[in-house]
Amino acid sequence: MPSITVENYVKQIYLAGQQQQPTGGQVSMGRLAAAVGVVPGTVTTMVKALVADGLVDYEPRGGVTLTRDGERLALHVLRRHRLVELLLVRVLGLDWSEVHAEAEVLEHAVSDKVLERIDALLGSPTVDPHGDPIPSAKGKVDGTRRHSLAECTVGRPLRVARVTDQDPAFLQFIDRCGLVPGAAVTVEGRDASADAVLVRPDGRRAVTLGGAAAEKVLVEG
Amino acid sequence: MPSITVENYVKQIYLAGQQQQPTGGQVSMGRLAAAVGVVPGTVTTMVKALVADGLVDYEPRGGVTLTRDGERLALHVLRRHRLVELLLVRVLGLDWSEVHAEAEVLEHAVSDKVLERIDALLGSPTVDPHGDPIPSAKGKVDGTRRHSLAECTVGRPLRVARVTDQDPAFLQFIDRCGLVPGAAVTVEGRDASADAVLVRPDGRRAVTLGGAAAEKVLVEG
DNA sequence: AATCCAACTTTGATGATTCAAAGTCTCGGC
DNA sequence: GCCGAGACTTTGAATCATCAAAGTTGGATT
Repeated sequence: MPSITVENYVKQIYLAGQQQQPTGGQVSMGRLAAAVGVVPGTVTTMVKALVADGLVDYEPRGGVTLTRDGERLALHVLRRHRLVELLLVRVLGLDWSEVHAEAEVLEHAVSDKVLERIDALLGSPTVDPHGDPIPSAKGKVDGTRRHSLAECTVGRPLRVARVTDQDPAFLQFIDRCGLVPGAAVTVEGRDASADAVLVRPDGRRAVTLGGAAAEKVLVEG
Repeated sequence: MPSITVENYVKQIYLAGQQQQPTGGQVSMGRLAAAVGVVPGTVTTMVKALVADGLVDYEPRGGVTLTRDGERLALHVLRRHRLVELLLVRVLGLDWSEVHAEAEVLEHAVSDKVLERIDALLGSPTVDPHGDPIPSAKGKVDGTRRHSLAECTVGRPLRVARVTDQDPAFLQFIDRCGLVPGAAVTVEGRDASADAVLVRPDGRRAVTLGGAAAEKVLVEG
């Protein structure tokens, strides 16, 4: 069985590879070190172990990419993480802003049997409380690319699909604004010079978001 | 924070101390090694670390006893273990015979916040699916000593209170007999020479249990 | 082409946990 | 009082994951 450490490295490689589409999925050692929270030297060491386990391909001074096995493991960890988050919100009543940290630990402690019970109890959901897609048991993920509030059409009724930041303070702010996944919104205006976006959640006070915040709120519709 | 290893040692010291009332709660190194599943030498090493952490008192070639802090930690781990077991049975629908192994891992991954949500969801239960008492958040446990089927009164209507073995095969057997916690039973007879106890679960076929099995089923009433 | 810098790798060391095997103690029997 | 057996401790070594700090490298800058 992969250790908790290995699961975390593989998960972070996957997530980092998702964010930066530019490079061919190759994740730099520095980026990975930051994501995992260790010094770069540690990553060099660990990556060699991951190569030996057949989970990643590694090009010295280039970066790492997941092998098929590595990606399968990453998606399995992510499935556990996201189903656990949803369980914590829907069944145990935790706030969506706090479940990420809890799931970060629980994702390494949930067996396949328990995982599939959670999935069944929740009705095989496709997204977690943040709108992040839940990989299927077979390792398929919804790879839909969505526009953020920073780049979507102005004036058209949209729906918040996903919030791509796990910081509890940010999520609570999003909550207060009424920009949670599922909420109807319209972008009323955008000011490039001011790096600002004026957003109106349906039936709520309009909010001005800076570009960085707007980019974290993905919409559909 | 105590490591998973430390939590396990402390838990096992507590459990071993419960079983053998004889010694003044002092658990031998060999017993602890067997309980934790390591060689004796490892226990000697680890116990020294536990002493340094103020969790146990250790008398070389005598044994270990938990300090107040050690007992508090042990009860906290046990609370997590038992509440998780009950959650797995009542909410996720797992079989009581399989939840022990799952809880063995999850008990180290559940935060206090999640734990108290589980407790609330289940209505602050006092026993887990095996009838083992759940320590309170403040570290109090029901210390009631119960008689087993091997020693209780013959011919009197009783109720199964607890099954003190976590082996799935044994628990499934108990299940098939109808001797699960809560079930009404009567001991119809006992044959000391044959080391056998004849037990009749209410409205079921009578079963003959050997002494070792009978000792694992505790009753009340 | 010479140099510099940031990113990366290497090296040496540490802490936690474990085992195997060798050494030591203690208690019961003689 | 001596001796052996079993229980316990010690010793030496291994594994995993990590860090600090020193050494490389490759491409960008001049």
